[in-house]
Amino acid sequence: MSSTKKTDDDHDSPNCALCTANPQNIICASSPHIPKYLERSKISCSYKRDQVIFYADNDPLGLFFVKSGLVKLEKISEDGSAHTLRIVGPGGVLGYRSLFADEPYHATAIAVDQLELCFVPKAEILLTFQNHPEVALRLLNHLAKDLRLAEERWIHQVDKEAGERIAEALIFLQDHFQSQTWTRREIAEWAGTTPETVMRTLAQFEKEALLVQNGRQITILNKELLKSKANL
Amino acid sequence: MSSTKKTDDDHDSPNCALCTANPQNIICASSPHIPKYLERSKISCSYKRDQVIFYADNDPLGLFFVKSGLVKLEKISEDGSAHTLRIVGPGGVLGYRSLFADEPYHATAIAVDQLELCFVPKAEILLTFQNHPEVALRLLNHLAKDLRLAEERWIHQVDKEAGERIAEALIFLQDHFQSQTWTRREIAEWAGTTPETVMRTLAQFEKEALLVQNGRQITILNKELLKSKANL
DNA sequence: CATGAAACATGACAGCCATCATATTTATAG
DNA sequence: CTATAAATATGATGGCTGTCATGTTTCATG
Repeated sequence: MSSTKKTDDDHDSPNCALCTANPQNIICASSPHIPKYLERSKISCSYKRDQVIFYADNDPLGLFFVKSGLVKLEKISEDGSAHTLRIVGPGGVLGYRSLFADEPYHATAIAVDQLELCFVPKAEILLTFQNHPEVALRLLNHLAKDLRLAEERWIHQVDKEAGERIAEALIFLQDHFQSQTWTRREIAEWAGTTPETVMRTLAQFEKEALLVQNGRQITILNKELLKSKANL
Repeated sequence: MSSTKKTDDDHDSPNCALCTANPQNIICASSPHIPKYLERSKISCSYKRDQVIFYADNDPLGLFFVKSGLVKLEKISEDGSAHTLRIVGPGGVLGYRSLFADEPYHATAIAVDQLELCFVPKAEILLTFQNHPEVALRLLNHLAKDLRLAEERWIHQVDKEAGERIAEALIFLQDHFQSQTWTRREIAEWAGTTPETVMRTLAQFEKEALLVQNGRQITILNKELLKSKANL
C-alpha cells in the first residue's frame, strides 16, 4: 500500500522503489543501474502477521525484497516441531538460496508482523544475473556468510544447554531486531527448545536480575553477564 | 608424489593435472580452458591421516582440489567436542566458503586418510573468477546446496534421537564413501553424539539384524529397515 | 616382537529437559 | 462486550543419553 495512492496498480508507483526505501539492499547496492532495470517487473505485496510468503517444497518463483517488517524462514521437522533458520529484515532478500541451488524451497517463509515487500519474477532475475554478474557475486558473498552462520548455530544448538541457547537467542534478537517483541514460542523455535523451558529460564534470569519481563517486552539489564551465560 | 618421478618439482608434472584425474571437478567442468589456465599456478600436496590442511581462524590461502582421499571439515566447540560439518572427496573443492565470504576459515580441514590434492593460490583464483564468471556461478550453485544440507543436518541433529541420527549417519557414509571405514568416534562426530552411544547403538542394531560389525567394517544387512529407523 | 597408546566395549549413574497436565491471563474476533 | 482461542505460567514425571569408570582389544612404532 502506498501512502499516496495514485492508481490501484501499484506496479509503477514511485513509492514502490526497490531501492528508494532501502538503498542498502544487496542487489541494488551492487550496481547503480540495476534498480531501474528491475523496476518494470517488480510487484508490491503486503502481508499480515503469520501469513505465508512461500511454502517449503514449492519451486522458487523469484526474489522477494523486504521493504519493511520481518520474515522468518521456518523448517518443520518430521515430528512436527518448528525451527527458525533465518530471519530477514528490511533491505534483505528472500528466496536466493533456492534460486541458485535450482531446488525447491526447503523452508517456509512467514511474516513475523506487518510486512511489505517487492517481488521480482525468476526470469527477470536470471536475466539480471547474466547481464550483471557482479550482482551474483554479491549474493555469493552473502550465501557464504549464511553458510557459516548456519553451521555455527547448528553446533551451538547441538552442544549448548538450553539456558545458554536462550541467553544467546535473547542477545541475538535484541542486537538485530531491537524494536521487535517475540512470543515465548518464537524464542523457543529460534533457540531450539520449548516454550516451557523458555519461560522457566526467563523467570530464572529475572530472579538473577539479568533482565526484566513486562509481557513480551524483555529488557536486558546486564548484557555482559547474559553473554557469559551464553558462553559468548 | 607422482608415480613416474621425472623431477623433484611436482609443479609442472603432467601427472598433477587438476582435471586429468577428476574431469568432474566443479571448477574445471565449468569451462574447457580453465584447466590449462590454472595449471601453471597449482601445487601438489599430499597428507597422511589426521594431518591438517588448514586451521580454523586462519585466513584463506586459496582453493584445494581433492585428487584422491577424503577431507573432513571439523569444528571444535567451546567445550572441546568436535563436530564434522562436511566431508569432501575426489573431485571436490575445499576452501571456497571462506574465499567468497572473505572471512577466515571457521573450521579445520583434516585428512581422513592418505590424501592427494592440488592447491591454487587465492590471487590466481580471484583472477579466474574475474575472467570466467561462469565458474563463480557454478560454485554459487554448490554453495546454495551446501547451505540446504547444513540446515537439514542441523535440524536433524537437534530433533532426532541418537539412534535415528546414527542410523542416518551410517546410511549417508555408506552411500557416499562406500569403501571408507570409520572409527566409532568419527561416526559420533558426524552424528552429533558420543563414541559410547555409537557403540551401544551399533550393538543394538546388530542384535536386530540390521547390520554386521567386523571391526570397523560395518555391513548393512537391511537398508530399508535402517532407513526407517532413521526416519528417512 | 614388544610396548605404550588409542580404540573398543560395557556397566552404573545422574541430570537435563521434553512432555503432559492444569490454571490463569491475554488476544482476537464476532 | 463477550466468547473462544492462544499465550503464559508452573508443577510433576520420566527417559534419554552424556559422563565416568574399568577392562579388553587393536593398532602403531621403534
